[in-house]
Amino acid sequence: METEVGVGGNDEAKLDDIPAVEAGSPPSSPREIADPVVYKLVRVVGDGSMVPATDDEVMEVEDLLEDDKSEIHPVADTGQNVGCASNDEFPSTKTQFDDSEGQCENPEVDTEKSHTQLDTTVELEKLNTGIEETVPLFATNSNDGRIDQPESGGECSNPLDGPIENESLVSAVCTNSKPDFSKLEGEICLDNLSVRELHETFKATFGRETSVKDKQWLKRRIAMGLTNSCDISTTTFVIIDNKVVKKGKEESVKNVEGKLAEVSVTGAVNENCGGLPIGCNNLIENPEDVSDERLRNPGAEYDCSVGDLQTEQRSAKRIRKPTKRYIEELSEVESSEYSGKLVSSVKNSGDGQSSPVSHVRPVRDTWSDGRPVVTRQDSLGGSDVQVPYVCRVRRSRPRENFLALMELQPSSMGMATKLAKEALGVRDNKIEKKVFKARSTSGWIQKPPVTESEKDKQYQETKASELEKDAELKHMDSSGYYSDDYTGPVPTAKGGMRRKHHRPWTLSEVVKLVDGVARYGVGRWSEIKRLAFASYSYRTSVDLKDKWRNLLRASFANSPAEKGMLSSRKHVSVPIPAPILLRVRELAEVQAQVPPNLSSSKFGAYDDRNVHETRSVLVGTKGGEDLTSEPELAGKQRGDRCGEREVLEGDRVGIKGRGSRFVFVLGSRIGTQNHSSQGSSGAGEGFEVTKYGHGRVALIGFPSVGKSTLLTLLTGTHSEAASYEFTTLTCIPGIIHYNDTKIQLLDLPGIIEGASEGKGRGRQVIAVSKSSDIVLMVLDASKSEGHRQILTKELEAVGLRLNKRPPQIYFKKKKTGGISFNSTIPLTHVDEKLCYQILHEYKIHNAEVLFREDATVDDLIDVIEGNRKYMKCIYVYNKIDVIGIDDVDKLSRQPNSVVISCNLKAVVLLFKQLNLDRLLAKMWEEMGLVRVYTKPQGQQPDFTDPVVLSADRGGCSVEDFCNHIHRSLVKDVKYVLVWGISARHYPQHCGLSHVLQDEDVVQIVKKKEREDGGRGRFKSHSNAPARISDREKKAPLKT
DNA sequence: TTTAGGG
DNA sequence: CCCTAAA
Repeated sequence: METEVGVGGNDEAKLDDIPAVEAGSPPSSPREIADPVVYKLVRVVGDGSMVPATDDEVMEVEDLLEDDKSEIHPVADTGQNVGCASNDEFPSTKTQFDDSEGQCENPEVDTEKSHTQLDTTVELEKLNTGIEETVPLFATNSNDGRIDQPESGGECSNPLDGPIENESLVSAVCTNSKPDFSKLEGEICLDNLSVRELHETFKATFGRETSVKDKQWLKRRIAMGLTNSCDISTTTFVIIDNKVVKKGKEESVKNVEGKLAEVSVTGAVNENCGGLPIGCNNLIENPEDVSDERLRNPGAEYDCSVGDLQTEQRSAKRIRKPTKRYIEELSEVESSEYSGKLVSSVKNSGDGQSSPVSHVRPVRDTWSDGRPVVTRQDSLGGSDVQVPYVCRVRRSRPRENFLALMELQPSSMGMATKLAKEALGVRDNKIEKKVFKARSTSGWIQKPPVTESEKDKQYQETKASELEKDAELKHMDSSGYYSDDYTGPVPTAKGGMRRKHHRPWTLSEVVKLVDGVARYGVGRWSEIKRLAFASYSYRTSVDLKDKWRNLLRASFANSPAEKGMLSSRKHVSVPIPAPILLRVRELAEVQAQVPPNLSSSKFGAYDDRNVHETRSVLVGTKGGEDLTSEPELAGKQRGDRCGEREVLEGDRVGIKGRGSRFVFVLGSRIGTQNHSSQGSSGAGEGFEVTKYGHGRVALIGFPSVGKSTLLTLLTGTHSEAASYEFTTLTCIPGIIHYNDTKIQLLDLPGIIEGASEGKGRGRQVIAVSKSSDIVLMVLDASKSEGHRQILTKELEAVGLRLNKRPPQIYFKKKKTGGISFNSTIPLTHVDEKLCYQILHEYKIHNAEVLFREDATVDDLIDVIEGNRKYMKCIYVYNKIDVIGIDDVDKLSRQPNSVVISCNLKAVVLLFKQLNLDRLLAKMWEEMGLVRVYTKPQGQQPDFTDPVVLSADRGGCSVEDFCNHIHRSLVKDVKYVLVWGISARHYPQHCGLSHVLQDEDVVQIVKKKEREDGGRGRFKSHSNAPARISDREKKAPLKT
């Protein structure tokens, strides 16, 4: 025992490094088994320091703890077991175990106890943190079953150790108390409490309010809390003279604790005499009590199988996840007690044959573990029965073990068998060996099969109502767990039986969900669950799906409401912030998702053919518009998209940028082509962002490669989306001020493979890209080159040609004359025959084709289709900070490539380090903008506001320049004076056809004002050079 | 096993 | 939330 203390001390020392979490411990009587120690949940921050956990976190942790109970427990058990068997393998665990033993042996020694308790507390804290940290790990393990856990348990340094140790300690504590508890039997009666009382109790137990009205839930929570309090005293409970007393607390608390005591007692009973349980059963009259007991007992049972002390320790410990068996058993018990009728569980009873195990039942009840027990009214067999629902977090797990056990029939020693099964269930995948061992240890006897699965099944429904409580009690045990195995057969009844405990979605969860959807796509729930909800063990992929569905509904419900369309939708219990709903909606649009109900019901009145959803105000007329436009567009669309796609259209709202709004045309999900894009854009122009500035640059790339970050860095634009870190769903424009020009940078949604077929918002994205001057393809440097190729492919699929020049092929359709095929150079890729075939496919029978270069078939097709857009593209490799310098160098040497890093937040201010300046320079270079400064007569040139021309858009001639200023100007121009690169001498008299170059200064001389022109020339002659020099001094970069 | 839908 | 059919 001394040693134990020492161990505890060590642990404490460890903990000391970390800010203490303990708040303090309420006074306890000397004999108290578990000193109430108030602990606080903390979160371990990166640096190892701890910060108080938020409420949400607490909830989360609690959940985790629950899971721990179920999941970790087994581990701990294993560890202990192993330790017992093979000893030294798990030092820490073993030590703990010893401790517990010691305590058990010397319960009377107060001093030692206190030490132990203290240690326990400390460890508990540790445990909590550990749990948090190891959540992902656990989740992973849980998926696979518990096979891995033993291993983890073996590692001393492993975070799991903490939990294990804690458990052990707790167990030890509980063990000590065990003797005392035995006396408390029968005092528990949480059930009798009213909801209000339960609330109070809850508050007292957890220190916070709860809005849950469900009695069962409350009871369960409280019971659990108390159970934990035993271990992790959350509350101020004190065990005095064998009784658990909550200071100043109501009876209920006592009762609850009493239950706990009972539980432990039960465990003890089990250990001592398998047959005795009956007495226990009698004692436990309240179903809930039973359930509570169950919660604890699982562990106890398991322990029993392994070792007596361990068993009892366990019992106090924490709740385990219920296995199906437990659940059913539990349900049986409760149902029987409540209504005297059994629902699904009854099936078991069906086998009268199994009878031998009448005693077992109490045990089972006890075992039912801490799973949420909620009852609901079920009407089975025409009779209303309250059926307890139990959270079935891992109901499917136990199976194998079960089967193994199944073979062994419950005997008079039903308890033992049961225990064994439980153990199996708990351990799940653990080695059967252990189980058997345990069984042998406890002296369990295998008995011939009492129940036949099939029989049971049949029985279930029919007999459920018939069976009496007593019968249940008798048979329950044996049949009870069998029923689990037979889940299939008992579908309905079962379905009713289990229910996940109510866990309201928190905002953060919703955000995570939406984020996950944005990232991984709708429908990939398992992926989302795995990647984004790893820490939320209680949310299944189905849950995510359901929630998403609800979100969808909510989001679509609200908008219309705004419009005043359809008014009332149910009030959402937890209002979801508008931005999130907006996100949801956008995502839905992107994914072409339509809440089913909406399409049919909500908008049904609207029209049969189309469902329209609009966020914008325009909609009013929409109905009509759609009608008209539909036919034409439908044809168009049909080709590109299949069925259920919607087309977004912009109703250009804002003049500047981001005001894009969408008109969402939803197709009814199957069948008729119901999509139309409204007049605006043909197939695909989706994001209506007003052109602004002198050039337009589109950022494209896969999701989450840093496009938005880049936009932010370059433009200082912050999208509201940033607050949620959602993937960009719409086009977010930003303006770069560079070299006196404004360049519009468009942050587009990430496009994915298949974008060209309309996946995601691929089409819209690509359409916008087409309207840009150049494309910045943002790539993740740490990813394979494949991304670039995929993107390129996607763009090519829609007629975008990056960094290519149009093929030198002359192609002209003619009315007559057949096809003339000529080439100026030998062709290696195409021959005349092939050319004919191709043309034939396009139904072109009269044309002239002249190859000026050795073009490929693709080039020819490009020319024939004639709708190709040739764009410049800069490949921006982001996140270069995560790859080696060699790779960076390699990337940067590729043509049209720039490497940057948006992740180096520290260097945000240092543009150069991020290489953004190079990126901008490259952009500038590629865009080929021509700045032309104007110079009023007799004045200095205006170097602040250039006229920006672009060779790609409108050309760079003087005429274009004039048109930029004003259309009517061109007529009045007599000539212009030009200073700058394009001028051979200063100033140079130029006509309208003169091609200007960057940074030219132009003075326009109008026809009417010749004299002025002369003067101007004179003056400018003198002044211009100086100006030019000035201008050259200007800082090229403005951001 | 996972997902989509219905209840 | 639960359950089942379908993939």
